[in-house]
Amino acid sequence: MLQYQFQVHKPITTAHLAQTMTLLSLSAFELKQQIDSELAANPALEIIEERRCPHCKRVLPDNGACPICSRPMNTDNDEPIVYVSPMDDFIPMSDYDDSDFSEEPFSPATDDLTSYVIKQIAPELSKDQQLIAIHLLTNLDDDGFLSVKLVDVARYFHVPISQIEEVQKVIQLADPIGVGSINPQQALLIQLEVLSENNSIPEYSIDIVKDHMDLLSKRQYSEIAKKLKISVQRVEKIVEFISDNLNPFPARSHWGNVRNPSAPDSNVYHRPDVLISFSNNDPKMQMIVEIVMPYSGTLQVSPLYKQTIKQTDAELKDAMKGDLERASLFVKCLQQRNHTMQRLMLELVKIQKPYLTKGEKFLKPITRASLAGELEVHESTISRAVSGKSVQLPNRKIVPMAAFFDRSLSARTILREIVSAESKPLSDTEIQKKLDERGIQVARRTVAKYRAMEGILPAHLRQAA
DNA sequence: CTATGGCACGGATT
DNA sequence: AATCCGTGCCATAG
Repeated sequence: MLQYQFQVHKPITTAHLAQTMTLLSLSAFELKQQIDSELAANPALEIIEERRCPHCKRVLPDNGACPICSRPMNTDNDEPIVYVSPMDDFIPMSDYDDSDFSEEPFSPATDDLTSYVIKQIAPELSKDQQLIAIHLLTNLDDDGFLSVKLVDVARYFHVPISQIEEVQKVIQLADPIGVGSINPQQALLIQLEVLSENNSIPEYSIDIVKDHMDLLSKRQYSEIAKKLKISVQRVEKIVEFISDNLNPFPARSHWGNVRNPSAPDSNVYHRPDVLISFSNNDPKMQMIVEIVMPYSGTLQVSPLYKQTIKQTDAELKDAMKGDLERASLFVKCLQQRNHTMQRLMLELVKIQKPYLTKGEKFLKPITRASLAGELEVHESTISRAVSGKSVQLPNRKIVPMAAFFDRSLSARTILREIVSAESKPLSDTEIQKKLDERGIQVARRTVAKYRAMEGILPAHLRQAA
């Protein structure tokens, strides 16, 4: 990984500049495709595998120490660690069951998710079923899983558990697919089922999820292969399919405009491009930022190829030299991309730390342009780096990176708070005044717009609940 | 007269 | 150059 952290020089050629820009605008998933095709087209490029940290599975740098596990533990240093983290594998299941951040002061998006799902399924359900659906959907956790037991719900409604399951099934089939499952495994199975209706899914993928989930999350592919009596390569292929197409945490990919389902995201599963967490999950501790790289190895120009070129005839030499040039350019550009991403994220998390620790109210309204000024890069650079990327927050929610630049999120959050605390319906002008008292200056007209965005009715149609 | 929503302009983003 | 978002201005509903 050392080469990702090289001091990167200013781009010299326009080709370098252009390709760096292209790479910068790619998400981790798109980057993987790009690297794949480059790798296939150019024999001078190769990936060398790296040793992995036995604790966290991260790739170890040349000097041997894992940058996360063996980082200096001094807490007085609150400079966040930014690390390029290769994640070609399944998102670790262990992510799920350690301490839960759902009690953190983040306002859960479940309200939005609840109504979003209900709108989709309400027509299919009877009145009684709707009640059950609402009950289930109001008991979702941040990952989109049920936080109540089906048996308890059945008892609560005095109906057989099969009826509850029937409703649950309808919910699971709604977008985001798999929502309302009881665990990642169930969510994956549902997604496989849905996927198999229109596409072919690899043989054994269902078996793996159904019977060997524990092995899957521990990445013990050879064990799985043994049990199913198929080759390890085959298992790896299937795992790749699963991690490319499925989402073990339905709600985490649920972002975007809830009130505008007309533009649903084509992809079921959004993998984050950046992971933000705190060491020991403690917000007071050091922040860890991981830039996700799609490969676990280091991309480099093949030394072997360099050797071979010397012993080759003059005619072929030119072509090979071309490859070599191209390869080294690509590697440089990739380094540059990662370097830029690191600088960007470091600055971003430093500025938005209150948001990451204390919730949406504390999101600072910054512009891409201002950040570009800080980093002394062109604003279009920031623009490219941000667009189309997603970030997993410490509370495990996945949001578009653009959310860090949302000018109105904190205002809208506070607005919601004001409205829910009102004793009598407040007019927009009054709300504007209240916002002003809390340090947010917006026009009255804007209050109206925020209100609409949050789905809050105008004052005269609002009854003090 | 007050509270809101529609439309258009200007700056920021893409 | 095209698009999105916050605002100001104005018309309309109560």
